[in-house]
Amino acid sequence: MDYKALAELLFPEVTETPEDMEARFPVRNYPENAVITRMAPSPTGFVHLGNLVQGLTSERMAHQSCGVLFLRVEDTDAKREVEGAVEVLINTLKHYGINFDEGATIDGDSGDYGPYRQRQRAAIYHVYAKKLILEGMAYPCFCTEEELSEMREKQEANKENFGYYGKYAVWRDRSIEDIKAEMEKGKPWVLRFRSTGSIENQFKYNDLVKGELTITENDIDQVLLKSDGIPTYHFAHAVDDHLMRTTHVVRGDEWLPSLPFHIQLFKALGFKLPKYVHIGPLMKMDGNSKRKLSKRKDPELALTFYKAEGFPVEAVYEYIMTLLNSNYEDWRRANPIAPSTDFKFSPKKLNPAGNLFDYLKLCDVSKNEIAKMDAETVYSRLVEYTEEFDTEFAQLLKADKEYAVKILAIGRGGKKPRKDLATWKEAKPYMGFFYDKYLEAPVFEEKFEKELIKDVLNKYLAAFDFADDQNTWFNKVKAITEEIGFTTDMKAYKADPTAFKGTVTDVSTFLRVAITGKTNSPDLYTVTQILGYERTCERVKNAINSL
RNA sequence: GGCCCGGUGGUCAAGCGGUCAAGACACCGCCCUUUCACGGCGGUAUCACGAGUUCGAUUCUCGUCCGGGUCACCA
Repeated sequence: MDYKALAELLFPEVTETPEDMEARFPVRNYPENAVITRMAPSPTGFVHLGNLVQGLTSERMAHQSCGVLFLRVEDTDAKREVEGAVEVLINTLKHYGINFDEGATIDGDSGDYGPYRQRQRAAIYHVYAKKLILEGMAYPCFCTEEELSEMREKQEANKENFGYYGKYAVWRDRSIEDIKAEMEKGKPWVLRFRSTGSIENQFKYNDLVKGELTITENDIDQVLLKSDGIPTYHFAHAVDDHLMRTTHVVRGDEWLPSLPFHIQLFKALGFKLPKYVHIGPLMKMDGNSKRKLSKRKDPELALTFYKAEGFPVEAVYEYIMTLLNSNYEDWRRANPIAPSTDFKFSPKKLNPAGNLFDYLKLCDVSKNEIAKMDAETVYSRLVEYTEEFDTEFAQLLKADKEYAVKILAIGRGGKKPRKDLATWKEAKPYMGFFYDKYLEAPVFEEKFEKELIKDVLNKYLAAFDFADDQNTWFNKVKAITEEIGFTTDMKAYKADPTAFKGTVTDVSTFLRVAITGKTNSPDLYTVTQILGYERTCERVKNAINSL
């Protein structure tokens, strides 16, 4: 076979050589241990937790080694591309604190190793395609989809391995005349790799997460270029990550089965193999068994879910870090206010089997994150959230900022801050009663006489003095308690509950229900101070009238 | 079906030849407490199974079972 003639037949327009590419994209001038890595998502419009896990891992590895993180858009599949997806992607990643040093941006590319959108790199891939043909390592294949699926059926029936290999690789050694003839008929073709591997051969490879892997050589003639001249993932990965001088590839472990091919390809192209970091899948409990988080079944896979629920980005970040490096949690406890970038991240700590996503744990992490914020911060974050998801509440919050901040300041700061909120969505049920619009009608326990409750509320109204401090206020509550024959001695009550009609807890609950419409709330005295004299009295009066 | 990866409490997990097998979330109990939230103390619960190597295996080897991934002109 005259490979030179074949190369010219297939790629007459390609005049550049791999050497030209090497010159155009020189080796980066970085120290040995600097990690040059990338995020390489496809613009499907759906950004999920897996993207974030991968992104965070890449980001930490790059930046903690003073290396480079760049964004490359893998848009080789035109069919799956969604309008505006690149913008969504970039904005979402930025929102979660993943900052790129170079690569695709909202308005074009930035950096010396672009273009960073694969479809714009077609000419570059063709240079290497031509090289492989010239060296007899690639050839055109004119098989149709039907022929390929027939092949597959036959293999299934014969219980053979699937794929285009050996005797099934029908275009592997066809004459240049046959190829010319098909081309003249205008038949579409793909470029295939001529594999010299054998499944009889195995070798060892070291993955940064999985450790030592046993690799079986690839014997399949994989597609390098699709019939539209755009590369498959595999070919683009090899060419791009070589030319962009990537040192580490972080990706999901669903790629592990194609690793043998990638190793083979890099070798064929004369490229140095990057180090691989294969991350296990995110799982969830489904009944009694684990399964991979699925785009179709699990809304919590989408990053938009966390935004809509109102999880602060810090919380999602912290939670993912604890999933990736479980010692992050201990570190965080020891360094509560240190920037997360101070943590020494290690890919070796990733669980090779993948993690189970634990929603409750996320909530716990999130409560701690929100508890760390000051009232002003909580206020502005809450406004930001409600402006998007609950405009009515947002209006109320904005109408009187001082009031809202006062509410949000309850129990905040100090050694033992309250942890009421895991998400911004929970803010309304928590503090809604401070707004007349969301105040619920009081419902009192049925075991107490209405007249008794009325009596308590009237007594409170008579005794209530806005100028009282907390102690005085509570002493008045206690006085009322004793007046109606209830006890303030909780120890005695505990020892023998039957000896008493009721306790100061019950009296407090009457007041609480009257004032907040709920049986639980932050400290009642504080609530009345924030509500003010008029509104407190009004609420108590209304409660009396409702009885 | 072939190939690959994995398996420590309900979950996240440390440990990787000798440990009373850390810690966190969840759960339960007690304390604190006007409710709630917080905080403090305590508790239930784990090395998938079977062989082998070894004085000794959660740690090493093999097999079984189970879970996951993958076999596209998708990434």
